[in-house]
Amino acid sequence: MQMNERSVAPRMGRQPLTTRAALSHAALQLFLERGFEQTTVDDIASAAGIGRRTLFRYFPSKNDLPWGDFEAELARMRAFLAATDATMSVVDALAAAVIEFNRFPPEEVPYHRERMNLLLNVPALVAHSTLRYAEWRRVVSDFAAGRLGVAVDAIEPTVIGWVFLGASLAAYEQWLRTNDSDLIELLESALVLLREGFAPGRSPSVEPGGRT
Amino acid sequence: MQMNERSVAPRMGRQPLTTRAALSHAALQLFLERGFEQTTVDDIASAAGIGRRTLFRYFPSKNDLPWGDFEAELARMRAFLAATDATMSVVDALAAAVIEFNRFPPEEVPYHRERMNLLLNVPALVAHSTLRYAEWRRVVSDFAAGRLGVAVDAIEPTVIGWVFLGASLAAYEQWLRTNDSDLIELLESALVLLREGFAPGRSPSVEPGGRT
DNA sequence: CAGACTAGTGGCACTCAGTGCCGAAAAAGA
DNA sequence: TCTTTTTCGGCACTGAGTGCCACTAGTCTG
Repeated sequence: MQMNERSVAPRMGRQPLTTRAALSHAALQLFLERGFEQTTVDDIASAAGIGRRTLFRYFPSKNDLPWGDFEAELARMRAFLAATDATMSVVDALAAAVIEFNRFPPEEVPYHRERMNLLLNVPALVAHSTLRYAEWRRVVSDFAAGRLGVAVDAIEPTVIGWVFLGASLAAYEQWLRTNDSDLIELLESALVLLREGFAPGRSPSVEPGGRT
Repeated sequence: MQMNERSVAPRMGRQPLTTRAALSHAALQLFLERGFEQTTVDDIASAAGIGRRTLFRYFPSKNDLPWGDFEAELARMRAFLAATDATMSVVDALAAAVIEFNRFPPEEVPYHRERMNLLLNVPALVAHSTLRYAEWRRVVSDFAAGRLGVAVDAIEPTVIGWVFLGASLAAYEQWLRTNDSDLIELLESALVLLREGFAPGRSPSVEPGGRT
């Protein structure tokens, strides 16, 4: 077989000049320096040493650049969910997956933070993010539907998708607002609110006058 | 005082040629006929008999046209919430407000349905909607924070905002998928899932193998 | 090695959304 | 009539995104 020798250039045709990751990184750099709106696609392309036309072959829009390879992240999450114990409750499994999905090596945390700061604050990116979140919700509701034995478009999987997304984003917003908080802890407390906070009489935190 | 005589033209300067409502309606008409992407802003402007430049004074973007006067809707909801009995639980009050917010006179239902069909299916509109939803969530979390006596940016009001939005949109998605369903009923069942479905051991619907 | 084949590149021209500028139009008031 | 106020809309410009197409840099075959 000796494929190793060809691993550098295993296929025909011209080699790509760059990668999605490199472009995403270069773009993020510029967005942080000058701001998202102040950076044109031309700026990014020339910073990365490629043509503007080429950039649009790597990413369908300027808005997609900060997301990098989100599809791969989703695949990771899907795999994690598929591997959970089938006797685990759907909510437990999803809670574990959400935590896992958002765990990053410590050295990447500051980078991730700046990225999420852009995604959750720049209006154009906030808007565009919805499309990515829809794919994320799809992973969640596909899993829920499978485990519950109902159709994906039934109301339970749909609500579950929305509600887990909501809890995750609430935790992210909280994380970005504070300086030294731990994302995982915030996710856990948001998920606790989901599981216990909305049942009447279970938690005083959502009763009038209540406190945490 | 006799302001009545001037009610037709109570202020100085040239009279507006049209209204936000009329433009929103004209645009929606075209979007339904040819599709959102296939309709240019020029098309809408000339259909409404105004200049393109003028249209952008009524609406900040093409994406805003289908929303009409959403700010007024939000004000209605805020007023409803403010008028709720202070002894009512936050979740009860919000559930009632969500139902009220989405009640429409029967003759407007088909129109509302087509409008929501666009908003929830055209990618550009789906993305843009996020910004409107953020304002909606703000109304919810402002109310929750006030009643709970916590800061608006605490985690509980944030999660509550997200989760009620999620439940509402799940109901909408369900409504649009089926032909003869009742939006209010769907909202109610989504809210039931919120309140009872996520507490362990309370509902079999989110346990493995469970059904509805 | 020449030519065929394949895949990535990027220039050019175009469409369309959105904006700044500014003069014209339409109303009210003195 | 002249001034003030407000809306209108043309013009020109920026910037994202797309279709087209020739070019480049590789591999493969004879």
